[in-house]
Amino acid sequence: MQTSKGVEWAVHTLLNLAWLPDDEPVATAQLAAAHDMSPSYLNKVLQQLVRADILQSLPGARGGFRLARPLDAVSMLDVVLAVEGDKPLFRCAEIRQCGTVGERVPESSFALPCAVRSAMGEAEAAWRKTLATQSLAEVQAVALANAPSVAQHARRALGRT
Amino acid sequence: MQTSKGVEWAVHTLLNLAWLPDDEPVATAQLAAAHDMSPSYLNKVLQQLVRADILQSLPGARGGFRLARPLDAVSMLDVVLAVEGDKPLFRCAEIRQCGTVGERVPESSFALPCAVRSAMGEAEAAWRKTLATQSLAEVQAVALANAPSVAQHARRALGRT
DNA sequence: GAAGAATTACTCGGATACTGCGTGTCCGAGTGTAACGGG
DNA sequence: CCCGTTACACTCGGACACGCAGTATCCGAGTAATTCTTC
Repeated sequence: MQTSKGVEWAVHTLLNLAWLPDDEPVATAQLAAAHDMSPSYLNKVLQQLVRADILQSLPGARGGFRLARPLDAVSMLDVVLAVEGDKPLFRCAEIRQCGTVGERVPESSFALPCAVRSAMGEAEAAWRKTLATQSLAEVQAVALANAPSVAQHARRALGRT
Repeated sequence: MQTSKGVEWAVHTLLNLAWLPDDEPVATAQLAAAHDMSPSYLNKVLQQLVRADILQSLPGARGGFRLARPLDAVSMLDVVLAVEGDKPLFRCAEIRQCGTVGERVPESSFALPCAVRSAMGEAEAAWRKTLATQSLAEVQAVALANAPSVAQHARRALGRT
């Protein structure tokens, strides 16, 4: 059970866009070249960010993608959910109700939620809460503190000297 | 990104074994029939629990599986890691270092950990901590409180009236 | 009747296919740009 | 010189293949119980 590559690609691409001084759109090819990713597949990921109103797409010549809102208005959870979908980490198939054919199990036994599901859900809630608390702007600030030259490199990689 | 079916199967099977009054081993076929799961595939899952010292396997006639230790000594995290493996939720391919060919990026820029990875890791730590805190015995207690007849049903499903 | 050995039946364990999703690629629709011609 | 028109080049967007991990299955090695034979 692991996140898809798209999550990592999405976050880094959003950060790259944030380093730029202006709001000019950047084409997929440029964004992909910055980290040696597949342009076609990156495009698919970016489209999911557009549907989540995190990115904005500009068609036509000199088009591309740009941030739809500032990074302090985007949480890590937003990105993960946009790329991975909103499915829960733990999938409960309610197997506790299976295999009871002809057992005369009263309906009331399943009125309350599955204890396993509850326990897993609690952990997932903690995960989501931590992700929701951290905005991309904070991540950006940490990255800048760790390597002050990252902004310059991003601008160069995107052709904005 | 979701857990495999094996996690749900494993937890419910462990609970079923815990409802039994004695420590007699139970065959895979019986355990699988309790929740309409594939016996062959369940066997694979149970083997992973054996390697994690959660279950104990008894070969030969009248053999099967039984708990290797009481459920209060098994955390939810133990089960998840045993079935899913210890890989991190967020996979960081260090793409921040890619695409910098001929860019003369100093090594020091990558000395500190990736900010994205740190943020994701923090959320994952919260998830793991919550899972590690909850023992299977607690989950069992909740299940019993929700549906007091669950123990009886489990014993019947496993052929132990 | 008791002990021991051969047989049998049942179990786990790993090696072997199948399926669905993540991954990767391609081409068409649409749009902004730029060139071009006319007034 | 300015404006409208036309053609073009570039972009996103979705439809189309590929590969791998999760899923499912089967068969063989090994062991405990059972049965039969012998003392």
